[in-house]
Amino acid sequence: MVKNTLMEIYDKMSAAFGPRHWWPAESDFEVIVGAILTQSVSWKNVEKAISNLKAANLLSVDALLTVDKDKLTGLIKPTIYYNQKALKLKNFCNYIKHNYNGDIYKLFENDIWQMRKELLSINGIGPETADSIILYAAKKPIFVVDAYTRRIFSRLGFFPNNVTYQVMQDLFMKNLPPNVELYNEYHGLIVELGKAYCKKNKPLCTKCPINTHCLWMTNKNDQVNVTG
DNA sequence: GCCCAGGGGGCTC
DNA sequence: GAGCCCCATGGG
Repeated sequence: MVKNTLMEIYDKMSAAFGPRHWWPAESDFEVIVGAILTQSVSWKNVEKAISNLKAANLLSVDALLTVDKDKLTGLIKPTIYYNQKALKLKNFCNYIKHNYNGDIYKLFENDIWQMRKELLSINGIGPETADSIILYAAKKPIFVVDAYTRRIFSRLGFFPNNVTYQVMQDLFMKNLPPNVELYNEYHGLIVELGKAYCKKNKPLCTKCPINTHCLWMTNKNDQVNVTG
């Protein structure tokens, strides 16, 4: 039964890593900025950028809207793609300014799927970023899927490696209760497990706390080979 | 020098 | 809707 298996995996990861208590940020707005900056970048790089923005007192909708674009790109340089991301930050702030008078909490008053629809309409915000904002900033129960989720759970045999985002998200949301704390921890634990034991192009490690659930993986393309 | 890290947009067919 | 390229730093 998928439901039980998902909870067993959760319990094992939780026992191995302890509570994650994501997202590491001082404010909900900082969560949003981090969600945009972390796209395809390790969190370490994002920390530097956030720290730069904080020092420049730019962690607000109005500040990000008025700051010179070149200055902004300079501050977020550690996060790669800084030109694109500077625009993305401004796009988001622009949307909030014009539709919610600059108040992100007015956006949060929408129901989950309406909020998701609006976020996805903003250039620079895709499924993972939107869902991270909804779960970790708005604190509403939506399951965040990422590259680690795909890699780990395809290796576990839940779905093929080329599965879509939506199919993955549906699996978790149909089999887990809509609980913000649970979704928060589950995604955080997946990332932790992924970083420690499920690297790209490398087989799952025997020390992995959920290896009893694993189908063994041997070749470079993350294809799953069943060995029992 | 090489690979990769908590994606998304835009284009092609 | 899948497949591909672009973006372009910093650490191991």
